[in-house]
Amino acid sequence: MADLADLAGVSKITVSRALADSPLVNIRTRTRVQELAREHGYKLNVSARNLRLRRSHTIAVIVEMKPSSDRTMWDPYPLTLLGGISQELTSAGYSVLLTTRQGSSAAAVQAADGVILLGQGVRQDAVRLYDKLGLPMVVWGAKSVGDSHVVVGSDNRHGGISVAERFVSIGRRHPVFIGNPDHPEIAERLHGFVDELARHNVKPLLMRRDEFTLSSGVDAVHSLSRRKARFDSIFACSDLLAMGAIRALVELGHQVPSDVSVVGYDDSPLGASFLPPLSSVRQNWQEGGMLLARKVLALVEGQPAESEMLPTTLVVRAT
Amino acid sequence: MADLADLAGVSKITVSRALADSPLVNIRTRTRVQELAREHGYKLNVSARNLRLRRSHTIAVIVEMKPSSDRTMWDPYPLTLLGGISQELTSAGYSVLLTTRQGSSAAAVQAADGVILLGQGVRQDAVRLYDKLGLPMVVWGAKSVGDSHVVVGSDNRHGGISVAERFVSIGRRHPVFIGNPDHPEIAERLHGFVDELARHNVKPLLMRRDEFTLSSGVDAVHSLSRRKARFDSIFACSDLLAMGAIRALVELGHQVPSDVSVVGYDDSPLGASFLPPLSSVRQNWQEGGMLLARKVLALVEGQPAESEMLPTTLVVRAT
DNA sequence: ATGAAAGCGCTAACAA
DNA sequence: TTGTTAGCGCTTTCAT
Repeated sequence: MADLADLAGVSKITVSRALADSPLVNIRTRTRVQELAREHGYKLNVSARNLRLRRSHTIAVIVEMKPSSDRTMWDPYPLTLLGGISQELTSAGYSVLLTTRQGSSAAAVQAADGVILLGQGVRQDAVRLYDKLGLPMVVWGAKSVGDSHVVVGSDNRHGGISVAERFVSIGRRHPVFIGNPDHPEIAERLHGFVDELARHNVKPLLMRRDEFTLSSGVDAVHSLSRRKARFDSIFACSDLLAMGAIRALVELGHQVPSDVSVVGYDDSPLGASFLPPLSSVRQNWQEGGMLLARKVLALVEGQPAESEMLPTTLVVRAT
Repeated sequence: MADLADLAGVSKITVSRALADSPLVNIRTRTRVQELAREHGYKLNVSARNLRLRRSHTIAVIVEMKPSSDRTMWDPYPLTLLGGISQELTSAGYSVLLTTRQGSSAAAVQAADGVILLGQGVRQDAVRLYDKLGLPMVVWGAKSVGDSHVVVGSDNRHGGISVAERFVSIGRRHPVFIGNPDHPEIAERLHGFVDELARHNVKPLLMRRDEFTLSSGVDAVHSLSRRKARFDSIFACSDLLAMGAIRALVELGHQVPSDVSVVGYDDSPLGASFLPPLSSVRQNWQEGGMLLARKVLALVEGQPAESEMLPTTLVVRAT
């Protein structure tokens, strides 16, 4: 910058101001300096600026990457979240520092202006851990009572309700829920489902399955059949589970959807091109990511931010 | 740090050294300072350190995120790459700055010590663009002749060869290749496939399909059938394509694998739990990510680094 | 409209 | 083994 100042015959500070497009600087000097900078390939030293401004213009995104075969954030659809976050932060002039939970103790995370915590697992411990950083933080997941953090998530409860409504409206009386309610988000879906059904005096069967895989869905249905359970509809907590369930149903000679209706979750492209095309609850991950980003930025700038749930929609296809 | 120095009754530099665990500092002073730092919640100012050291300890990972429905890096499997990169960089004390191609002009990217370019598309333009940053750079993809960059990728050519070998060994004489050879990586697979088949006087049919989707696979087979092409084996460039092809084959009354053998690519969990379980070429993304990371770090430290191709394995299942 | 001085928090080089 | 000095490259405050 000093060199540039010499070249332009002005002082360092004028260069600084010119590059920041400050109206304090005469328009002609400004453009001249900017051109000079371009010509000479001048690169602003970000560290120096950050030191001076005491701001890193960086948001740390912490991904809970469990080693288990549980649904992790490296799964396909949640990653659209990252896309949304990245898009929004970038266009606001912030960068995304990506970390896993393991590496998050690194110095660079403390340097961030804010934190976005992405994790669907048992959340409270992670939240407490990062709270200690004392940075503005926004969490993706389900809002639990007495939790003072800003949480963004999709309206899982409403997702469950909408499936219950659908089942009731097509005359189903013996629904099954497949999933792992240890995840707060899944628990919400279950609660919505159960509560809405209860209003119609229907009580669903809970098939607890920890993994979100195809074979887990197959297994759940086999298990239902083995114990001769009576059921006419299945709400599975992921499209993969739902597809597994359908496969098992077909193997066992059931018709989908005439004998048994099946609804999945996530509305993945895969489910949509499944045979038969899967009915599923859609959540808008991209939008969720953008919202997360906007909320941290608000907090970073000292503005208030509220928790917010994104709407979910039941997409009815052939199952 | 100055405060800490006062507290400990030493100078700033001693604190600096103590926190860096320098053997120059007496072990007792060292531990005392470290404890004081912990107690008082001292946080190193990363920007200041970066400014002083002229190093950001950050590697920018640039993801080519095309708006098209082409295979993008936000697809499930390539993301395991990110996992590998992140793991390796983190444990080396580096952070990952995640950017998409759009946002990559941001100041923060220039501040990185090195760049990892992740993109499967038409690569040369992207490479040229980031070359201008003058930073150590490593590219994921296929090595093309006359390209002086460090490229890490999986041995796509060998992947193609191994499928050809398999087809020949089980007596197939009329193979089909489904995929988009505009991607350098796919082109490599095709070349390996064609060359190896040629050694056995077999010439495959190329079914060019731009999208890597299930329906694209369905469509390719329908098209083959419509034009009454003769074929007894299919090498599809992704598991999704392969699954679509199988679905279409079954619909058309063909038996898999007795009438037609099908091999996919990526060995995705989904393919493995497909019915019938899909044969597929496995590439080790995780390992690839780690390798990419190690190569940039080498370059950053001024050591030489060579391009490297990771081995691929044909996993034979039921198709 | 421009500039001079000061300092953000850290560490490398050179003393002591 | 510890400390002093200097300076990384930038921007804010206060002149001019």
